Amino acid sequence: MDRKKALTSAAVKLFAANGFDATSTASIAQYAGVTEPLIHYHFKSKDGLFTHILETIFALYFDRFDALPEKTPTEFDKLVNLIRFHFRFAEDYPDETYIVISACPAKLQDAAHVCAQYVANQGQRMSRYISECLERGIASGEFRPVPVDATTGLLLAMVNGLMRRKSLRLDEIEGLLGAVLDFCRQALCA
Amino acid sequence: MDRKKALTSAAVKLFAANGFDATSTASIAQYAGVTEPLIHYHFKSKDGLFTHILETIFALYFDRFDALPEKTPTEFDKLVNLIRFHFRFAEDYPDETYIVISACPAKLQDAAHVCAQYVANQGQRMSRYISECLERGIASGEFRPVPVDATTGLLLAMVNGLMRRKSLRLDEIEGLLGAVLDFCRQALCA
Amino acid sequence: MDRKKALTSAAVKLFAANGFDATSTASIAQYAGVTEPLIHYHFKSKDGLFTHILETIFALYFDRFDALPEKTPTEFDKLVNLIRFHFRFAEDYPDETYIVISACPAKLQDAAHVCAQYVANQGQRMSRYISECLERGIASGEFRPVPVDATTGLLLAMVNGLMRRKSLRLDEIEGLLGAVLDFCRQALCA
Amino acid sequence: MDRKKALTSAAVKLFAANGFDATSTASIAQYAGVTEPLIHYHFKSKDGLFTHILETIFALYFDRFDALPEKTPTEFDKLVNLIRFHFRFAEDYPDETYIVISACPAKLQDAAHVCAQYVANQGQRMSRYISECLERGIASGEFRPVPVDATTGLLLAMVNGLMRRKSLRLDEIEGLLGAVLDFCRQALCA
DNA sequence: CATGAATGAGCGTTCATTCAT
DNA sequence: AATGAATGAACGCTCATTCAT
Repeated sequence: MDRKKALTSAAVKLFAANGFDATSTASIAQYAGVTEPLIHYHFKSKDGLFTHILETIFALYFDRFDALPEKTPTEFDKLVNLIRFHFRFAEDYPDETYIVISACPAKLQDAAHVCAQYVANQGQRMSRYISECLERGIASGEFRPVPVDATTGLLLAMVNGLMRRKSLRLDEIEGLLGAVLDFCRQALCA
Repeated sequence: MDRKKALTSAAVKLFAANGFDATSTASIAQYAGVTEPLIHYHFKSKDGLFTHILETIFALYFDRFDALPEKTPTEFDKLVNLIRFHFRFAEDYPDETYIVISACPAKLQDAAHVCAQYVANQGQRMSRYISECLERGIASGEFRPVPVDATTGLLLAMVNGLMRRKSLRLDEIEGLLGAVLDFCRQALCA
Repeated sequence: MDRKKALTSAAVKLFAANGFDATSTASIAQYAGVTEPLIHYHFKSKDGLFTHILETIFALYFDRFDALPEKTPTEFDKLVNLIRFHFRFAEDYPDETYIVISACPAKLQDAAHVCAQYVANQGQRMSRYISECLERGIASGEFRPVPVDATTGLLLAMVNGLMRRKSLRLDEIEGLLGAVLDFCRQALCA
Repeated sequence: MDRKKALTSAAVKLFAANGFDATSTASIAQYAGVTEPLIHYHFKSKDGLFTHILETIFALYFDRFDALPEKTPTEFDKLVNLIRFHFRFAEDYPDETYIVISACPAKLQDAAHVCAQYVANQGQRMSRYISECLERGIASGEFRPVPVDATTGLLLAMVNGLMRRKSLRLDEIEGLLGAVLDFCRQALCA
């Protein structure tokens, strides 16, 4: 069991650093201090290992997503929670985040692949979360009457772009988060 | 000469679709309708071809960047120009844009590689452009007194995140651009 | 383990016949009745296989060299032992001998390569052995006062030249060895 | 015409340094400062260039061989002439000598190849020259009654071995030649 | 649970060579 | 006389994967 974990965490490191295709199973095994066939014993294939990693990441991600409070004083607070959650997630799992966002263009191309489905899924959930916030906020007069779809897209892109940044220093993160929330409040709140 | 162009445009298509590592020289040659060794005749190596493509893209990119008007009525107009420029660029060169942003994680890891240098360079120019805007805007009272560094980072991330989206429909783009500009105006202008 | 041996002996045959550069790894594998990647599994590279062969040969060679008796009735007997040793070695390992002497000019060019170092090493040991014989023989009056360095060089060249001859018939060898020893005795002994 | 000569002399240098197989036509062309197809224009193929070089070398070689004086005071003088001639040849054409002796094991394997034929030819001429010397010398009482075939073989090997040595300093050569002649005189003369 | 040995498929690259110009 | 463009064939090598142990 120890070995299995060693393999996944080695794979996470290397996939994040070099991408899926430029990471050989041999290098993963070596990094984990085990032999190559063990990958196939535990995960059936390189792709299986990748899928396993993605499943783990997204399980964590959706767990946290589900844990976001349903009721908040204002709609803007809901957005704050969402953004904060993504900042934290990228802080806690930088490699995993980078894998999800950048590591495997070829697998995202194939819509049938689990990888693509997870990513699509995540995009949809975020979109829904954001657009529902906006709609309610606009209806209640909390937000200015911004165009919902486009603003949703822009917020999604912003969060995505922010998560791609690797290796921020902790103090920068706090400043950045504050600036982002302030920026959005000014932009949105009536 | 025709063949050389066929090779680069085939490579652009395939690199954008599958990433550098998952694209074989054989597939590039086949797509271009020529034989594999021609790649090495014209570009020395697969890496040479990639570098050539990047050089071409960035030459185009920086040409347009340099063409942005220095003087504008307001600082916010400067920001509008920058954002518009990036939207247009991603519209005109979607594959090239995607390559720059996503196609080769392994090459970005190696700081010495031309690819990494170009990307770093581009990031620096944008950062400088944005932060100078903000500073002047704040000084003149045009902008609220936002924290310059963090806001620069957030705007950069936003533009980056927006450029990564592939295959937007044209009508969406217009709406998105409008929403983005409006969003930023509200957030920044005093 | 069997397969590894099959590979080395196939390589020895083919390197001796055609030289290093004109021998493809595919032909070695085919000759050994295995697949090509096995070469890389066992020896890392074609060069690694070559080096492995050289190491084996020279281990054998120096073992026999070290086994030459230190004390002999006369200094000429020491020379006899040396020449006889080389004849026997070339008889027992004709392919290996030919490889060492002729198979890889490019590798001998690069002084840093193990191959070049082994060859240089062997030359030095023989030179020392011969010149010490000559010095002692001359001092004791057993040999005529020949110039030591030049005579060492000529004996070395002679032995080398003799070892390069491939496919001598056995009866020729005996006659040749006798003639060589007689020739040298007449030339050297006072 | 100038270009043709540049090609041959470049080829001689590179063939001598790295052997036939490890020398690419591209490197020859580059070294000569011309383009690759010129090799095929002038020599039809890489093999043709090699053959052309060998023909040139052997033409020179046999010219000098033929110029050796038929009549000499003693038979030993004839041997002296032969050995001296080979020393001089190796001095004057070190690269060419090395090519003939060492550069192309694969081509010597194929008995039908011009290369193998030239080498065989040269061996036969030398053998005949030496053995006739020995026979006449023995008959006349100038030489001891050595076994002709074996002694011929040993002298041939010695000369061959001596010619293989690259980069001797000039003063060494003189000493070596003297030692060789003295050695042979003592060994042979009654 | 874990590995050493082995492989088929495919990789990027180099080769000598051809041919239109 | 000489070359730029192009290629078929072969190169050494790496890949993910399998299988007996």
